[in-house]
Amino acid sequence: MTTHISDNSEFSASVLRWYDENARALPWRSLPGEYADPYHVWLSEIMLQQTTVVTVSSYFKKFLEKWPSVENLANAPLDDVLTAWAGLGYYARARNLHKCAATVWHKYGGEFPNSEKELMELPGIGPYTAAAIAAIAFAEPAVVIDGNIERIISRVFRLQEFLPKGREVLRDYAASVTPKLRAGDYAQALMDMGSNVCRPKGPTCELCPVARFCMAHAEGDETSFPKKAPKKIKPVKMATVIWAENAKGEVLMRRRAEKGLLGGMMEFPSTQWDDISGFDDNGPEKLQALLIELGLIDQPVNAVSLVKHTFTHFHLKLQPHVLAVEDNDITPSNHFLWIHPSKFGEIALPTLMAKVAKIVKAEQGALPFSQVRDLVR
DNA sequence: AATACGGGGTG
DNA sequence: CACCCAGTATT
Repeated sequence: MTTHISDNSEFSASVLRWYDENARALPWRSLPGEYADPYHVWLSEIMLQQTTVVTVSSYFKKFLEKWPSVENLANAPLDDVLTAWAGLGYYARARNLHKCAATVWHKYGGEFPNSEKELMELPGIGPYTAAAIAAIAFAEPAVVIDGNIERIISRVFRLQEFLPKGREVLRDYAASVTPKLRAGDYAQALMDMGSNVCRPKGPTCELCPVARFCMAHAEGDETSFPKKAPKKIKPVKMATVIWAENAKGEVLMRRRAEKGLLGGMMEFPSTQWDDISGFDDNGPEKLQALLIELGLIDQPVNAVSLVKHTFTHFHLKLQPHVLAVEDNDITPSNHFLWIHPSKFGEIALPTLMAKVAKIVKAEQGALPFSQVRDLVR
């Protein structure tokens, strides 16, 4: 590939010099020029998928403390992994993490494979993560492309193609400037540059080691790149959710289906999440149907404030109703459980449900209710 | 090729 | 409130 950069090694050399002086110390990162533990690299890369460094740090430390090796993680109960993952989002990652650990332990004797090809075959590892692990943990000259690198390369070459359609062209450009040596440091350097220098809005080009190679900078239209297809509008959904508390102060919860949204996580029972785009109503009769289904009829019910939450592809409004349960026929199982709020830190409680708990705590303080998980704020 | 899949930070 | 983030799996 011929580009406007006459000597491609000058580009990567500038990036690596910048990294040697500016590399951030991160819990999973080795010193520049050294290679980190593949288990640490893998764990951090899975957590970092679509997730910021700030958010990941504490989770990474917690996981490593709880499961110091891939063997420990492979032999942990899935529910423990989901519990530890609670709040991080994209829970399929946690399920695949567990599956991947088991594969590495049973098929590879606890040692991660070092080739992109073999890494790609593992659950939860796609093109980006395979390249990142190969480069960062195994010194392979892989072409690593994440959102940051996509943005930098788009700007440096003033890529006219819209993404993700133009990703093949982008890959060629990225490959043309990726070094054979220190590919791991190079990738991490670009990612640091992406978050600190070549930012989506307000890039600080005066701090950029490759500004002199950057065509968009020359034109002064950095923020016009990368060009992306417009997003679709998110529909609005609504449902009623119940906080049913018994005499012991325990609350009725159920486990969601293994697959799909919030798969395998715990929730407060709710009616269907109906699309209310275009109108603004939530059939009150559905609450009665839910209470009948659970055998909780004729109990006093109090509504608290509406909980709003936005997922990747829709907005959700949840209307909690609080009820005191004197007596019931619900048998605890893996599906239905009575859980005291003081135990919420020990279950797989997604943030949406933590928000529900927080509202109830704030507005129904008279109920015996100790504390909600830290992440609720 | 398009869609499903969380949650938090930012302007 | 829209956009972005160390993307992957499924359809």
